[in-house]
Amino acid sequence: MTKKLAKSAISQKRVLDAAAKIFRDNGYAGTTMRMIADEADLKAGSIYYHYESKDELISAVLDLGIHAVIETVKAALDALPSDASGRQRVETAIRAHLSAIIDNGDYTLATRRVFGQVPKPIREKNQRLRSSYATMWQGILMDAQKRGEFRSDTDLSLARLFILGALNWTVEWFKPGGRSIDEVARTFSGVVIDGLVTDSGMMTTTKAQPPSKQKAAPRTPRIRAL
Amino acid sequence: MTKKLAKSAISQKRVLDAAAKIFRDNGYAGTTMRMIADEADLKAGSIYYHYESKDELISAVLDLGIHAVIETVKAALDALPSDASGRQRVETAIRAHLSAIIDNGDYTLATRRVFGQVPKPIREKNQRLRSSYATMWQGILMDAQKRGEFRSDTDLSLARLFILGALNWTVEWFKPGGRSIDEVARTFSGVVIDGLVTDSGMMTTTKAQPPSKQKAAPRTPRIRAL
DNA sequence: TTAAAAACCTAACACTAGTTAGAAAATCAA
DNA sequence: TTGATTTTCTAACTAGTGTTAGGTTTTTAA
Repeated sequence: MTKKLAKSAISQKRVLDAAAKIFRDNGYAGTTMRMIADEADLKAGSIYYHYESKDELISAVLDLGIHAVIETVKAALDALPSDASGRQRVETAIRAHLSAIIDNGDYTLATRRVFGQVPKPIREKNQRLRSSYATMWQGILMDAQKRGEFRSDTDLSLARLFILGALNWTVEWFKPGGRSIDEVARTFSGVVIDGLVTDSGMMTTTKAQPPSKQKAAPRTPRIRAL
Repeated sequence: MTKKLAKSAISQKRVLDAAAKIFRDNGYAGTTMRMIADEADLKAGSIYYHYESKDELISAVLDLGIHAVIETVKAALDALPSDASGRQRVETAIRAHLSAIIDNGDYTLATRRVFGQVPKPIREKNQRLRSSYATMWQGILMDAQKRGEFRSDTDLSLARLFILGALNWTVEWFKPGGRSIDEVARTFSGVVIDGLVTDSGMMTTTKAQPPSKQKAAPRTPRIRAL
Protein backbone atom coordinates (compact mmCIF):
# COMPACT_ATOMS: atom_id res chain seq x y z
CA MET A 1 0.00 0.00 0.00
CA THR A 2 2.58 2.49 1.04
CA LYS A 3 5.27 1.27 -1.35
CA LYS A 4 5.27 2.58 -4.82
CA LEU A 5 8.31 4.85 -4.78
CA ALA A 6 9.70 3.59 -8.05
CA LYS A 7 11.16 6.37 -10.13
CA SER A 8 11.59 8.61 -7.17
CA ALA A 9 13.91 6.18 -5.47
CA ILE A 10 16.04 5.89 -8.58
CA SER A 11 16.39 9.61 -9.00
CA GLN A 12 17.10 10.00 -5.34
CA LYS A 13 20.01 7.59 -5.56
CA ARG A 14 21.24 9.20 -8.74
CA VAL A 15 21.25 12.58 -7.09
CA LEU A 16 23.07 11.20 -4.06
CA ASP A 17 25.75 9.55 -6.18
CA ALA A 18 26.19 12.75 -8.12
CA ALA A 19 26.43 14.70 -4.90
CA ALA A 20 29.13 12.41 -3.52
CA LYS A 21 31.21 12.83 -6.64
CA ILE A 22 30.86 16.59 -6.77
CA PHE A 23 31.44 17.07 -3.06
CA ARG A 24 34.52 14.91 -3.43
CA ASP A 25 36.02 17.18 -6.05
CA ASN A 26 34.89 20.56 -4.82
CA GLY A 27 34.42 20.42 -1.08
CA TYR A 28 31.39 21.49 0.82
CA ALA A 29 31.12 25.15 -0.06
CA GLY A 30 32.63 24.63 -3.49
CA THR A 31 29.81 22.34 -4.48
CA THR A 32 26.76 24.03 -5.95
CA MET A 33 23.34 22.60 -6.36
CA ARG A 34 23.63 23.36 -10.05
CA MET A 35 26.75 21.18 -10.36
CA ILE A 36 25.03 18.28 -8.66
CA ALA A 37 21.98 18.75 -10.83
CA ASP A 38 24.12 18.71 -13.97
CA GLU A 39 25.84 15.50 -12.91
CA ALA A 40 22.46 13.90 -12.20
CA ASP A 41 20.82 15.18 -15.39
CA LEU A 42 18.42 17.46 -13.61
CA LYS A 43 17.83 21.12 -13.01
CA ALA A 44 18.88 22.59 -9.71
CA GLY A 45 15.38 23.27 -8.51
CA SER A 46 14.35 19.67 -9.00
CA ILE A 47 16.75 18.42 -6.39
CA TYR A 48 14.51 19.94 -3.77
CA TYR A 49 11.84 17.46 -4.65
CA HIS A 50 14.11 14.73 -3.25
CA TYR A 51 16.19 16.51 -0.63
CA GLU A 52 15.09 19.52 1.30
CA SER A 53 18.46 21.26 1.40
CA LYS A 54 22.13 21.07 0.56
CA ASP A 55 22.78 20.18 4.19
CA GLU A 56 20.51 17.18 4.04
CA LEU A 57 22.39 16.03 0.97
CA ILE A 58 25.83 16.22 2.53
CA SER A 59 24.49 14.58 5.64
CA ALA A 60 23.18 11.67 3.60
CA VAL A 61 26.51 11.31 1.79
CA LEU A 62 28.40 11.30 5.07
CA ASP A 63 26.15 8.77 6.74
CA LEU A 64 25.92 6.40 3.80
CA GLY A 65 29.71 6.43 3.47
CA ILE A 66 30.46 5.20 6.95
CA HIS A 67 27.40 2.97 7.05
CA ALA A 68 28.58 0.95 4.08
CA VAL A 69 31.92 0.35 5.75
CA ILE A 70 30.39 -0.71 9.04
CA GLU A 71 28.06 -3.20 7.41
CA THR A 72 30.74 -4.72 5.20
CA VAL A 73 33.22 -5.18 8.01
CA LYS A 74 30.63 -6.55 10.41
CA ALA A 75 29.48 -9.09 7.83
CA ALA A 76 33.03 -10.21 7.13
CA LEU A 77 33.77 -10.66 10.82
CA ASP A 78 30.55 -12.54 11.44
CA ALA A 79 31.48 -14.94 8.68
CA LEU A 80 34.61 -15.99 10.57
CA PRO A 81 34.57 -19.10 12.74
CA SER A 82 34.03 -18.19 16.35
CA ASP A 83 37.48 -19.44 17.31
CA ALA A 84 39.25 -17.28 14.74
CA SER A 85 42.53 -15.81 15.94
CA GLY A 86 43.12 -12.12 16.54
CA ARG A 87 45.40 -12.08 13.56
CA GLN A 88 42.67 -13.47 11.34
CA ARG A 89 40.17 -10.97 12.64
CA VAL A 90 42.45 -8.03 12.00
CA GLU A 91 43.35 -9.27 8.54
CA THR A 92 39.70 -9.79 7.73
CA ALA A 93 38.66 -6.39 9.02
CA ILE A 94 41.44 -4.70 7.06
CA ARG A 95 40.46 -6.38 3.84
CA ALA A 96 36.74 -5.73 4.31
CA HIS A 97 37.35 -2.10 5.21
CA LEU A 98 39.50 -1.62 2.13
CA SER A 99 36.92 -3.28 -0.08
CA ALA A 100 34.15 -1.12 1.26
CA ILE A 101 35.90 2.22 0.99
CA ILE A 102 37.13 1.50 -2.50
CA ASP A 103 33.75 0.30 -3.71
CA ASN A 104 32.26 3.47 -2.28
CA GLY A 105 35.22 5.61 -3.20
CA ASP A 106 33.27 8.73 -4.00
CA TYR A 107 31.52 8.65 -0.66
CA THR A 108 34.67 7.91 1.29
CA LEU A 109 36.67 10.58 -0.45
CA ALA A 110 33.88 13.09 -0.11
CA THR A 111 33.68 12.34 3.59
CA ARG A 112 37.42 12.58 4.09
CA ARG A 113 37.65 15.93 2.40
CA VAL A 114 34.46 17.53 3.53
CA PHE A 115 34.01 16.30 7.07
CA GLY A 116 35.84 19.19 8.71
CA GLN A 117 33.94 21.81 6.74
CA VAL A 118 30.41 20.74 7.32
CA PRO A 119 28.00 22.47 9.73
CA LYS A 120 28.53 21.27 13.26
CA PRO A 121 25.23 19.44 13.92
CA ILE A 122 25.68 17.36 10.79
CA ARG A 123 29.24 16.55 11.67
CA GLU A 124 28.33 15.51 15.19
CA LYS A 125 25.57 13.22 14.05
CA ASN A 126 27.93 11.49 11.67
CA GLN A 127 30.64 11.39 14.32
CA ARG A 128 28.48 9.15 16.47
CA LEU A 129 28.39 6.55 13.70
CA ARG A 130 32.15 6.75 13.31
CA SER A 131 32.71 6.38 17.02
CA SER A 132 30.75 3.17 17.14
CA TYR A 133 32.92 1.85 14.35
CA ALA A 134 36.06 2.83 16.20
CA THR A 135 34.78 1.00 19.27
CA MET A 136 34.35 -2.14 17.23
CA TRP A 137 37.97 -1.99 16.08
CA GLN A 138 39.13 -1.31 19.57
CA GLY A 139 37.39 -4.51 20.63
CA ILE A 140 39.19 -6.59 18.03
CA LEU A 141 42.57 -5.25 19.01
CA MET A 142 41.99 -5.58 22.74
CA ASP A 143 40.79 -9.12 22.37
CA ALA A 144 43.95 -10.12 20.59
CA GLN A 145 46.04 -8.38 23.21
CA LYS A 146 44.23 -10.07 26.08
CA ARG A 147 44.79 -13.44 24.47
CA GLY A 148 48.48 -12.71 24.32
CA GLU A 149 48.62 -12.55 20.54
CA PHE A 150 49.53 -8.89 20.52
CA ARG A 151 52.25 -7.26 22.56
CA SER A 152 51.03 -5.76 25.80
CA ASP A 153 53.21 -2.67 25.58
CA THR A 154 51.36 -1.15 22.64
CA ASP A 155 48.80 1.56 23.22
CA LEU A 156 45.94 0.14 21.22
CA SER A 157 44.03 3.41 20.98
CA LEU A 158 46.98 4.86 19.15
CA ALA A 159 47.41 1.73 17.07
CA ARG A 160 43.79 1.91 16.01
CA LEU A 161 44.15 5.53 14.96
CA PHE A 162 47.18 4.61 12.87
CA ILE A 163 45.48 1.69 11.21
CA LEU A 164 42.29 3.52 10.31
CA GLY A 165 44.20 6.61 9.25
CA ALA A 166 46.36 4.62 6.90
CA LEU A 167 43.45 2.58 5.59
CA ASN A 168 41.32 5.58 4.81
CA TRP A 169 44.21 7.21 3.02
CA THR A 170 44.28 4.44 0.44
CA VAL A 171 41.31 5.91 -1.43
CA GLU A 172 43.52 8.86 -2.28
CA TRP A 173 45.98 6.82 -4.29
CA PHE A 174 44.25 3.55 -5.14
CA LYS A 175 43.62 3.19 -8.86
CA PRO A 176 41.70 0.28 -10.36
CA GLY A 177 44.02 -1.52 -12.74
CA GLY A 178 46.95 -1.04 -10.42
CA ARG A 179 47.50 -3.19 -7.39
CA SER A 180 44.53 -5.28 -6.33
CA ILE A 181 42.66 -4.80 -3.12
CA ASP A 182 43.88 -8.18 -1.92
CA GLU A 183 47.46 -7.26 -2.57
CA VAL A 184 47.14 -4.01 -0.70
CA ALA A 185 45.31 -5.65 2.18
CA ARG A 186 47.98 -8.34 2.53
CA THR A 187 50.86 -5.92 2.52
CA PHE A 188 49.13 -3.67 4.95
CA SER A 189 48.29 -6.51 7.33
CA GLY A 190 51.88 -7.63 7.12
CA VAL A 191 53.26 -4.26 8.12
CA VAL A 192 50.79 -3.71 10.92
CA ILE A 193 50.86 -7.18 12.41
CA ASP A 194 54.39 -8.40 11.82
CA GLY A 195 56.18 -5.12 11.23
CA LEU A 196 58.73 -4.22 8.63
CA VAL A 197 61.61 -5.82 10.41
CA THR A 198 63.04 -9.25 9.70
CA ASP A 199 62.22 -11.97 12.20
CA SER A 200 65.87 -12.23 13.13
CA GLY A 201 65.81 -8.72 14.53
CA MET A 202 68.57 -6.18 14.12
CA MET A 203 70.77 -5.65 17.12
CA THR A 204 74.06 -4.90 15.45
CA THR A 205 74.91 -3.29 12.17
CA THR A 206 75.67 -6.30 10.08
CA LYS A 207 76.83 -6.13 6.52
CA ALA A 208 74.08 -6.84 4.05
CA GLN A 209 72.71 -10.26 4.73
CA PRO A 210 71.71 -11.95 1.48
CA PRO A 211 68.07 -10.95 1.45
CA SER A 212 67.06 -13.94 -0.60
CA LYS A 213 67.88 -16.17 2.35
CA GLN A 214 64.76 -15.36 4.37
CA LYS A 215 61.68 -17.42 4.96
CA ALA A 216 59.28 -15.54 2.78
CA ALA A 217 55.95 -16.24 4.44
CA PRO A 218 56.15 -16.69 8.18
CA ARG A 219 52.85 -17.38 9.92
CA THR A 220 49.67 -17.10 7.91
CA PRO A 221 50.18 -18.62 4.46
CA ARG A 222 51.00 -15.63 2.36
CA ILE A 223 49.55 -16.16 -1.10
CA ARG A 224 51.69 -14.34 -3.57
CA ALA A 225 49.78 -12.16 -6.06
CA LEU A 226 46.56 -13.36 -7.59
CA MET B 1 70.01 47.72 -0.74
CA THR B 2 67.14 45.56 -1.74
CA LYS B 3 66.26 44.43 1.77
CA LYS B 4 64.02 46.56 3.87
CA LEU B 5 60.82 44.61 3.78
CA ALA B 6 60.08 45.02 7.48
CA LYS B 7 56.41 45.58 8.17
CA SER B 8 55.38 44.08 4.89
CA ALA B 9 57.00 40.77 5.74
CA ILE B 10 55.23 40.63 9.08
CA SER B 11 51.84 41.31 7.61
CA GLN B 12 52.50 38.85 4.86
CA LYS B 13 53.18 36.09 7.36
CA ARG B 14 50.19 37.10 9.45
CA VAL B 15 47.95 36.88 6.42
CA LEU B 16 49.39 33.50 5.49
CA ASP B 17 48.86 32.08 8.98
CA ALA B 18 45.33 33.38 8.97
CA ALA B 19 44.74 31.85 5.56
CA ALA B 20 45.98 28.45 6.70
CA LYS B 21 43.64 28.47 9.65
CA ILE B 22 40.60 29.57 7.67
CA PHE B 23 41.28 27.22 4.78
CA ARG B 24 41.63 24.44 7.33
CA ASP B 25 38.16 25.03 8.72
CA ASN B 26 36.28 25.99 5.59
CA GLY B 27 37.93 24.37 2.63
CA TYR B 28 39.01 26.09 -0.52
CA ALA B 29 35.77 27.50 -1.83
CA GLY B 30 34.33 27.96 1.63
CA THR B 31 37.09 30.35 2.54
CA THR B 32 36.49 33.98 1.68
CA MET B 33 39.00 36.76 1.47
CA ARG B 34 36.92 38.60 4.02
CA MET B 35 37.29 35.77 6.53
CA ILE B 36 41.04 35.70 6.10
CA ALA B 37 41.19 39.47 6.40
CA ASP B 38 39.21 39.36 9.62
CA GLU B 39 41.52 36.75 11.11
CA ALA B 40 44.54 38.83 10.13
CA ASP B 41 43.06 42.14 11.33
CA LEU B 42 42.81 43.63 7.90
CA LYS B 43 40.23 44.52 5.32
CA ALA B 44 39.71 42.19 2.39
CA GLY B 45 41.08 44.59 -0.18
CA SER B 46 44.35 44.97 1.68
CA ILE B 47 45.29 41.36 1.22
CA TYR B 48 45.88 42.10 -2.44
CA TYR B 49 48.80 44.27 -1.52
CA HIS B 50 50.59 41.12 -0.32
CA TYR B 51 49.12 38.37 -2.48
CA GLU B 52 47.74 38.87 -5.92
CA SER B 53 44.90 36.39 -5.64
CA LYS B 54 43.20 33.77 -3.54
CA ASP B 55 44.94 31.15 -5.61
CA GLU B 56 48.36 32.51 -4.81
CA LEU B 57 47.43 32.35 -1.14
CA ILE B 58 46.37 28.72 -1.17
CA SER B 59 49.40 27.87 -3.22
CA ALA B 60 51.65 29.47 -0.61
CA VAL B 61 49.90 27.61 2.19
CA LEU B 62 50.29 24.31 0.38
CA ASP B 63 53.94 24.81 -0.43
CA LEU B 64 54.93 26.06 2.97
CA GLY B 65 53.20 23.15 4.63
CA ILE B 66 55.14 20.43 2.86
CA HIS B 67 58.33 22.49 2.80
CA ALA B 68 58.44 22.71 6.58
CA VAL B 69 58.13 18.94 6.84
CA ILE B 70 60.84 18.28 4.30
CA GLU B 71 63.30 20.59 5.99
CA THR B 72 62.64 19.23 9.47
CA VAL B 73 62.98 15.60 8.46
CA LYS B 74 66.09 16.23 6.37
CA ALA B 75 67.75 18.04 9.25
CA ALA B 76 66.94 15.26 11.68
CA LEU B 77 68.33 12.61 9.34
CA ASP B 78 71.49 14.60 8.67
CA ALA B 79 72.09 14.81 12.39
CA LEU B 80 72.31 11.02 12.62
CA PRO B 81 75.70 9.30 12.53
CA SER B 82 76.45 8.03 9.08
CA ASP B 83 76.37 4.42 10.26
CA ALA B 84 72.92 4.72 11.78
CA SER B 85 70.73 1.67 11.30
CA GLY B 86 67.64 1.58 9.13
CA ARG B 87 65.55 1.28 12.23
CA GLN B 88 67.08 4.43 13.66
CA ARG B 89 66.52 6.30 10.44
CA VAL B 90 62.90 5.32 10.24
CA GLU B 91 62.28 6.15 13.89
CA THR B 92 63.97 9.49 13.44
CA ALA B 93 62.05 10.34 10.31
CA ILE B 94 58.77 9.41 11.96
CA ARG B 95 59.41 11.58 14.96
CA ALA B 96 60.61 14.53 12.89
CA HIS B 97 57.67 14.25 10.54
CA LEU B 98 55.25 14.19 13.45
CA SER B 99 56.92 17.17 15.07
CA ALA B 100 56.78 19.17 11.89
CA ILE B 101 53.17 18.51 11.00
CA ILE B 102 51.99 19.19 14.51
CA ASP B 103 53.99 22.38 14.82
CA ASN B 104 52.50 23.46 11.52
CA GLY B 105 49.15 21.91 12.21
CA ASP B 106 47.09 24.56 10.49
CA TYR B 107 49.10 24.22 7.31
CA THR B 108 49.07 20.44 7.37
CA LEU B 109 45.36 20.23 8.06
CA ALA B 110 44.59 22.85 5.47
CA THR B 111 46.62 20.91 2.94
CA ARG B 112 45.00 17.59 3.80
CA ARG B 113 41.53 18.95 3.46
CA VAL B 114 41.95 21.31 0.57
CA PHE B 115 44.42 19.58 -1.69
CA GLY B 116 41.85 17.77 -3.78
CA GLN B 117 39.76 20.88 -4.32
CA VAL B 118 42.36 23.28 -5.51
CA PRO B 119 42.80 24.34 -9.15
CA LYS B 120 44.84 21.81 -11.06
CA PRO B 121 47.99 23.83 -11.84
CA ILE B 122 48.40 24.72 -8.19
CA ARG B 123 47.89 21.15 -7.11
CA GLU B 124 50.40 19.85 -9.64
CA LYS B 125 53.06 22.31 -8.59
CA ASN B 126 52.66 21.26 -4.99
CA GLN B 127 52.57 17.60 -5.98
CA ARG B 128 56.12 17.83 -7.26
CA LEU B 129 57.31 18.87 -3.82
CA ARG B 130 55.43 16.02 -2.21
CA SER B 131 56.81 13.52 -4.68
CA SER B 132 60.36 14.46 -3.84
CA TYR B 133 59.55 13.90 -0.20
CA ALA B 134 58.07 10.51 -0.99
CA THR B 135 61.22 9.59 -2.87
CA MET B 136 63.28 10.41 0.17
CA TRP B 137 61.22 8.06 2.32
CA GLN B 138 61.42 5.39 -0.29
CA GLY B 139 65.20 5.65 -0.09
CA ILE B 140 65.23 5.13 3.65
CA LEU B 141 63.02 2.07 3.44
CA MET B 142 64.88 0.51 0.52
CA ASP B 143 68.21 1.02 2.21
CA ALA B 144 67.05 -0.86 5.26
CA GLN B 145 65.66 -3.62 3.12
CA LYS B 146 68.86 -3.97 1.12
CA ARG B 147 70.84 -4.25 4.30
CA GLY B 148 68.61 -7.09 5.41
CA GLU B 149 67.07 -5.17 8.27
CA PHE B 150 63.61 -5.18 6.73
CA ARG B 151 61.82 -8.16 5.29
CA SER B 152 62.27 -8.57 1.57
CA ASP B 153 58.70 -9.66 0.92
CA THR B 154 57.19 -6.29 1.71
CA ASP B 155 56.20 -3.94 -1.08
CA LEU B 156 57.89 -0.80 0.15
CA SER B 157 55.90 1.55 -2.06
CA LEU B 158 52.78 0.34 -0.33
CA ALA B 159 54.45 0.45 3.06
CA ARG B 160 55.46 4.04 2.47
CA LEU B 161 51.93 5.01 1.51
CA PHE B 162 50.64 3.43 4.69
CA ILE B 163 53.20 5.09 6.88
CA LEU B 164 52.71 8.57 5.48
CA GLY B 165 48.95 8.14 5.39
CA ALA B 166 48.82 7.20 9.04
CA LEU B 167 51.30 9.88 10.06
CA ASN B 168 49.44 12.65 8.31
CA TRP B 169 46.22 11.53 9.87
CA THR B 170 47.56 12.28 13.35
CA VAL B 171 46.93 16.00 12.94
CA GLU B 172 43.23 15.21 12.85
CA TRP B 173 43.16 13.84 16.38
CA PHE B 174 46.31 15.06 18.10
CA LYS B 175 45.53 17.47 20.91
CA PRO B 176 48.22 19.29 22.88
CA GLY B 177 47.86 18.28 26.50
CA GLY B 178 47.05 14.73 25.54
CA ARG B 179 49.70 12.27 24.53
CA SER B 180 53.09 13.77 23.74
CA ILE B 181 54.65 13.72 20.32
CA ASP B 182 57.37 11.42 21.60
CA GLU B 183 54.85 8.98 22.94
CA VAL B 184 52.95 8.91 19.67
CA ALA B 185 56.13 8.58 17.64
CA ARG B 186 57.38 5.67 19.75
CA THR B 187 54.13 3.77 19.55
CA PHE B 188 53.89 4.36 15.86
CA SER B 189 57.45 3.22 15.21
CA GLY B 190 56.76 0.16 17.29
CA VAL B 191 53.73 -0.84 15.27
CA VAL B 192 55.30 -0.16 11.90
CA ILE B 193 58.71 -1.67 12.56
CA ASP B 194 58.02 -4.54 14.95
CA GLY B 195 54.31 -5.05 14.33
CA LEU B 196 51.53 -5.63 16.78
CA VAL B 197 52.27 -9.27 17.30
CA THR B 198 54.26 -10.76 20.16
CA ASP B 199 57.77 -11.92 19.31
CA SER B 200 56.78 -15.48 20.02
CA GLY B 201 54.42 -15.48 17.09
CA MET B 202 50.98 -17.02 17.10
CA MET B 203 50.61 -20.29 15.32
CA THR B 204 48.02 -21.97 17.51
CA THR B 205 45.16 -20.59 19.51
CA THR B 206 46.58 -20.74 22.99
CA LYS B 207 44.68 -19.76 26.07
CA ALA B 208 45.61 -16.32 27.31
CA GLN B 209 49.29 -16.28 28.04
CA PRO B 210 49.99 -14.03 31.02
CA PRO B 211 50.76 -10.85 29.14
CA SER B 212 53.01 -9.57 31.88
CA LYS B 213 55.46 -12.31 31.01
CA GLN B 214 56.86 -10.60 27.92
CA LYS B 215 60.12 -8.84 27.44
CA ALA B 216 58.86 -5.31 27.38
CA ALA B 217 61.48 -3.58 25.28
CA PRO B 218 62.98 -5.77 22.61
CA ARG B 219 65.48 -4.01 20.39
CA THR B 220 65.80 -0.28 20.70
CA PRO B 221 65.48 0.72 24.36
CA ARG B 222 61.88 1.66 24.71
CA ILE B 223 61.65 4.48 27.22
CA ARG B 224 58.30 4.36 28.93
CA ALA B 225 56.45 7.68 29.13
CA LEU B 226 58.32 10.88 29.80
C1' DT C 1 -8.93 7.97 -22.40
C1' DT C 2 -8.93 10.72 -18.45
C1' DA C 3 -7.86 12.89 -14.29
C1' DA C 4 -5.06 12.83 -10.40
C1' DA C 5 -0.41 12.32 -8.58
C1' DA C 6 4.42 12.50 -9.16
C1' DA C 7 8.44 14.44 -11.10
C1' DC C 8 10.55 18.12 -13.07
C1' DC C 9 11.41 22.89 -14.85
C1' DT C 10 11.53 28.11 -15.12
C1' DA C 11 12.36 32.41 -13.40
C1' DA C 12 13.22 34.92 -9.87
C1' DC C 13 14.63 36.42 -4.78
C1' DA C 14 18.11 38.36 -1.61
C1' DC C 15 22.80 37.66 -0.67
C1' DT C 16 27.65 37.00 -0.98
C1' DA C 17 31.87 36.03 -3.74
C1' DG C 18 36.70 37.68 -5.65
C1' DT C 19 38.64 41.55 -7.29
C1' DT C 20 39.85 46.49 -8.38
C1' DA C 21 40.58 51.61 -8.59
C1' DG C 22 41.43 55.30 -6.13
C1' DA C 23 41.49 57.75 -1.71
C1' DA C 24 43.38 57.83 3.01
C1' DA C 25 46.50 56.75 6.57
C1' DA C 26 50.91 55.20 8.37
C1' DT C 27 55.77 54.97 7.97
C1' DC C 28 60.22 56.49 6.70
C1' DA C 29 64.35 59.33 4.86
C1' DA C 30 66.03 63.95 4.71
C1' DT D 1 58.60 69.08 9.54
C1' DT D 2 58.67 67.87 5.06
C1' DG D 3 57.68 65.00 0.97
C1' DA D 4 57.84 60.40 -0.81
C1' DT D 5 56.90 55.62 -0.17
C1' DT D 6 54.58 51.90 1.80
C1' DT D 7 50.59 50.04 3.61
C1' DT D 8 45.69 49.96 4.40
C1' DC D 9 40.92 51.15 3.56
C1' DT D 10 36.46 52.25 1.11
C1' DA D 11 33.13 51.47 -2.15
C1' DA D 12 31.85 49.43 -5.93
C1' DC D 13 31.36 45.91 -9.93
C1' DT D 14 29.91 41.52 -11.99
C1' DA D 15 29.01 36.89 -11.39
C1' DG D 16 27.19 33.22 -9.08
C1' DT D 17 24.97 31.27 -4.52
C1' DG D 18 20.89 28.36 -2.13
C1' DT D 19 16.27 28.37 -2.23
C1' DT D 20 11.28 28.94 -3.58
C1' DA D 21 6.67 29.60 -5.78
C1' DG D 22 4.11 28.39 -9.34
C1' DG D 23 3.65 26.36 -13.81
C1' DT D 24 4.65 22.03 -17.20
C1' DT D 25 5.42 17.71 -18.30
C1' DT D 26 5.44 12.88 -17.35
C1' DT D 27 3.77 8.90 -15.10
C1' DT D 28 0.24 6.28 -12.92
C1' DA D 29 -4.37 4.30 -11.80
C1' DA D 30 -9.17 3.74 -13.27
